[in-house]
Amino acid sequence: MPENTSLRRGRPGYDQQGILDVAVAAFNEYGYDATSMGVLAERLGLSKSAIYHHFTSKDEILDRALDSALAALEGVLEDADAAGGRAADRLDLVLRGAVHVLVDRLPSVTLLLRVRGNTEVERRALERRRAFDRRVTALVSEAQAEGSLRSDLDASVVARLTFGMINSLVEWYRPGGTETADRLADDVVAVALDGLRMPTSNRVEDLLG
Amino acid sequence: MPENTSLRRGRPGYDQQGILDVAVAAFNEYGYDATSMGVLAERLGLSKSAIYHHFTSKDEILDRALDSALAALEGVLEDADAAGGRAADRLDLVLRGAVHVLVDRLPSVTLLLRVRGNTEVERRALERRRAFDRRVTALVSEAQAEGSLRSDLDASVVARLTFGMINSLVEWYRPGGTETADRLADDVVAVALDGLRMPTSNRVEDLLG
DNA sequence: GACCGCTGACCGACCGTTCGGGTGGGAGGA
DNA sequence: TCCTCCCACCCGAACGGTCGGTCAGCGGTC
Repeated sequence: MPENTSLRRGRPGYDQQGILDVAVAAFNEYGYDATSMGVLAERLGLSKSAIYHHFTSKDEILDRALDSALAALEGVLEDADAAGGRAADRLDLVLRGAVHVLVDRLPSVTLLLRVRGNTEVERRALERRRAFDRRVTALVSEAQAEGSLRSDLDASVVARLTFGMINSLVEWYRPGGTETADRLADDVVAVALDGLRMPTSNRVEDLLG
Repeated sequence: MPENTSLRRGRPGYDQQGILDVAVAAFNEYGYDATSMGVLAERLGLSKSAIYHHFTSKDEILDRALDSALAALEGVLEDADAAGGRAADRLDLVLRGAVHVLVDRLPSVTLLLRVRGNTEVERRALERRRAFDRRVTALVSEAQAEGSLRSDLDASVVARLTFGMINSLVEWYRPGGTETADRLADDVVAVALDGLRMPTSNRVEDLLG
């Protein structure tokens, strides 16, 4: 598997990444199961069997795509942990980082979020997702304990609702629109932390009264 | 189609609803495309061909299931509109109502949220979903205009993020757990309207300073 | 000339769907 | 009460088509 393109010998053609990009786009459009190797080959402009020169199976294509999304998400957690500081600040980094990963790697993350766990490859991906969720939940707990977040809500419910909001971006966000990733991350954090209610509305008055 | 069971003639067996429940559960487990009529028949304890006595096609099963979910969601909007009052109060009704529909009709709503629009049936369902989203967005706009919701966020982004949060419930909520529908609706509304930040935290102080 | 990229024919399995025929039980007349 | 008829219900076999995957060999490029 040539890492450096200048070392590639023989007839030039697709490499794994090129096929991967087209495959992931097709998987997202039709769904993984409904995408046949036939239409995939058609989109690539080559024969079905040519794909098997680059990947051993349809499953392996999915595996690579899911790994790219999961690695990026796990990297966000690593970065936040490395940054240190208050749990609330680290959580802020995770939320904004997750939005950026989602925007930057929209196709593979979209694919990841639709995995249901029918094959071994899918089950492994789901387990990595659950591990990610557990770490986020722990971060929320920590932030509640330090007094940064309200404690009347269960930490795992908070983590799930917040990431449910973030993950739902794949349903409608499309690159090239008016929304940039930074602006989107601001909006998500604004809703999650401060809510939608008018700041001068009854709730703040309640607190003062 | 016998409405009254006492009127049913002939050999007793499955009716459409019984098959529908099993089918929707299987669709959610494996995905619609990956669920073959064969395994569906196996789960029902029937032959494949017996299913075609109750439905004309696999597509029709999907159509019925999606309609049940969409009708329930549209009913929530109707009820809120009928209730009248401030837009913010009607929005509150819609959010809580949507959570209840999601919990009460978890299987069919789950199915609806995974539709991608590959067949004509799926495209029709998607269009009804978009119409629903447009009405929610309009409600958010109205609530912003009356001063109940902060206006620094785009109404359609607010509507999408909020329903992204609600819809994500299908990913983890399971009946019979510690969370009741009412409690869940309270949590969702709490996060969406008031946010996660500690009420006594810096933001309120910022407002006062 | 070595090797990489690719082709086209082909495989067995399984897909959704059809069809002709069997079967069992509620309803109505005797 | 019993018999009989009808029909909702269901089966097994088979259809054409498509699925993921294999293999032997051809051709371009370093």
